[in-house]
Amino acid sequence: MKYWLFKSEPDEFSIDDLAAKAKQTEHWDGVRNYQARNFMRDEMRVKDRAFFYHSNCKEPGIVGTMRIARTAYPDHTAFDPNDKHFDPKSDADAPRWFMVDVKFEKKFKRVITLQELKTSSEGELKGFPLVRRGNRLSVMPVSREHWQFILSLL
DNA sequence: GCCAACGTTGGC
DNA sequence: GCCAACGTTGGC
Repeated sequence: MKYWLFKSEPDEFSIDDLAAKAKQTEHWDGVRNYQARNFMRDEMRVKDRAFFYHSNCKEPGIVGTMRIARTAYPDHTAFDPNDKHFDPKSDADAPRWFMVDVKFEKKFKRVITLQELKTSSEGELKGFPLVRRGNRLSVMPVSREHWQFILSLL
């Protein structure tokens, strides 16, 4: 089993939004970065675990956990000219972008802030992309050791 | 294939 | 709202 982290701007889609969905499950659309896509398309498996990270907000940080509920399939929002994430180079015959389904698991009682995580960037979390300066990956792998260390902060 | 220009991300 | 860092685009 693998571990992941997904970023989302809470103004767009928060962990509470996910928890409020039918079956507490939603597709993770809008990823338009090749590295992130490859993780989703090639490596994610049902039941893999993932952190939900709130970005671009007052208190950026990890707010809870999810499970992968469905392996990758084409991101239909790329086909829709009216969608914010429309990509004319992607169509149903040759989809360029993919998404997985995620299922809400747990919301933490407190946010594990980016600031807090950064204090371990040269220690327990060395090599974790999230705490690397200038990191822009919206979907990234988390090692088993990093996953467990982060949970131990709660 | 290089690299400057541009657009986007995301912390602050 | 600013701006540094990064990915993508396109001219050459």
